[in-house]
Order: sequence, then C-alpha cells, then structure tokens
Amino acid sequence: MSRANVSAEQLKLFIERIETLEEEKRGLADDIKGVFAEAKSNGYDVKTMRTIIKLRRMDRNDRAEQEALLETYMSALGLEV
Amino acid sequence: MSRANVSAEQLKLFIERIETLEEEKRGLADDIKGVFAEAKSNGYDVKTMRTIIKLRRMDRNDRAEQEALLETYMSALGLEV
Amino acid sequence: MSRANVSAEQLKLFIERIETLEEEKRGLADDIKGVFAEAKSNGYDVKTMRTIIKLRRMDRNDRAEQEALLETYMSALGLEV
Amino acid sequence: MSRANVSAEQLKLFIERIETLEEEKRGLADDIKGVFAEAKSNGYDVKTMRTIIKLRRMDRNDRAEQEALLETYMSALGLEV
DNA sequence: ACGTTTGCGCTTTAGC
DNA sequence: GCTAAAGCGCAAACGT
Repeated sequence: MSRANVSAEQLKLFIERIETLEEEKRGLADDIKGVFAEAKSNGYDVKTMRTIIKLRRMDRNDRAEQEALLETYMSALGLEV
Repeated sequence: MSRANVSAEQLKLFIERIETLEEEKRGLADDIKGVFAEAKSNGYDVKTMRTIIKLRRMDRNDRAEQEALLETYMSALGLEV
Repeated sequence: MSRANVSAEQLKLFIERIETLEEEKRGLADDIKGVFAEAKSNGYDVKTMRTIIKLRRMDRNDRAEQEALLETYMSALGLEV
Repeated sequence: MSRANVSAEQLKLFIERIETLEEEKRGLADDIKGVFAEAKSNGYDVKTMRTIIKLRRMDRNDRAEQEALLETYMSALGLEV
C-alpha cells in the first residue's frame, strides 16, 4: 500500500475519532437538558438553578485566576513563585 | 425531616448531577483537542480537518443552498466565485 | 435600473461600510501595539501593564455583572427590580 | 517630585492612552454590528455577507492554496468535493 | 524565526 | 424568531 493511502487511512481515523467524541459531547448536552427538565417538573426554578451553577463555577474560576495573577505579580517583582 | 429540607436536598442532587455532566462534557472537549493535537503532530492541517468535519455534519441540501446564495451575492457584486 | 441592481448596489455599500470600519479597527489595534512598544522602550513591563488593564476592566464588568445577578435574584424571589 | 512619582505618572498616562484606544476599538466593533443589523433588516443574509468579506480580505493565492488542500484531503477520504 | 500559549471575537446554541 | 450566554477558532504575543 502506498504512503498516500496510509496517510489517507490515518486521516480518516483521526476524523472518525473526533466525530465520535463530538457525538458523545452532544449526548451529554442532551442529558443536561433532561436533568433541567426533570428539576423543572419537580417545581424548581430553572433560571435560579442556572444562576447557582454559574456562581459555583465562577468561584472556582476566580480562585484559579487569583493564583495566576499572584504568579504574575511575583514574577514582575522578580520573586520566586 | 421538614419538607423544606427534602426540597433543599433534592435541589442539591439535581445541581450536582448537572455539574457532573458538565464536567464530563468539558472532558470530552479536551479529548477532542487532544486528537487534533495528535493529528497536527502527525503532519495534518488542523484547519482543513475542521472544514471537512463541518462539511460532513452539514446537510447536503443546506450546503448547496448556502453555496447558491454565496454565488448570487458574489455575482451581484461583480466578484469571481 | 432593475430592482436586482438596486439591491446589488445596496449590498455593495453595506459591505464597503463594514470593510472601512474594520480597517479603522485594525488601525486602532496597531496604535495600541505602538503605545505598548513605547512603554516598553521606557522600561515598563508590558505583561504587568496588561494585567493592570485587565483588572481595571474586570472591576467595571464585575460591577455590571453584580447588578445583573441582583436582578436575577430579585426576579427569582418574585420581587420588583 | 521624586523619580518614582514621575514613573508612576508616566505609567498612568500610558495605561490611560491604551484604555482610550481600546474604548474606541469597542465603539467601532459596535458600529460594525450596527451595519450588519441594518443590512439584515433590509433582507440581506448576514452569514453570506461575512463569508464575502472574509474572502475579499483573503489573499487570492492563500485562498487557492486552502482550497487545493481541502480537495486533497477530501479525495484522500473518498469524499465528493 | 518558530512554536506555544493566551486573549479576543465570532459562531453557534439554548431559552423566552 | 430574537436575544443572550457559552464554547470554539483564530490571531496576536510571548518565550525559546
């Protein structure tokens, strides 16, 4: 088999792997929607839930960001991190 | 246990389920990036790969429609297609 | 002149207006680069400057976001904003 | 006035100049969005307009190169171009 | 000069 | 169908 064909085969495998992963990703997005729907049918306010989840995610991110900022400052001051 | 506590507990479970699913979704996004990186290190052009994946996902008719519209506009502007 | 030609002319004008604005936008981006370069040649640390600018922008955005969050809470509680 | 104060003042000026330029840049971005909105309300397809602007900005050679690469990959995968 | 990494802007998606 | 948010892609910027 020629080198070109080997390459084509390899390219095809890469693309199929990505397409599979994307499919799974879409599946998870649907699952998430499903849980929200279930919560709603149990009387919970979806908008408020989203706010809570967003805030919890922000807390984590902010914490990570603070660390990064600190490192930048330390570097700027010529200190070891 | 009071009704309020039951509700709070249930709400917590819903939110944790969603956060877990979102975490998995992020994991898959990372996996996808990893495959692209691997393909790149094997000499493939990532941008072109993305184009191909996009085209394959697109419905054949939608694609033809979009191209027709583009040609119409290009002609209207006196540009080469 | 036919209606098609009028449309083509109008389309052309829209596109040219956008292209002009984008050109100006690129010019401003260059100006910004220039100021950073000037500051650097005066001995300032560019990375630290970027951090400061980012923080100042974040402060403003966070303030706006806090307001938005408050509104969400108020709505969730059935209160008037 | 001490040297440190001069430096601080100078740094402040640099930062303010950059913030002003960034503000203007954001203003232009808004203007562009406005023109797209106007075009849309006149019945034009925004997505296609974006494609045209992109193509016009692209160098003719680069464009031909990319298309050739896409065709190569598509053929390798046994897909129709 | 090149490759990696970060930040910005666009595109797409989800909800109203 | 439109508006708002999130995720993704690209391009510039930094370090090697």
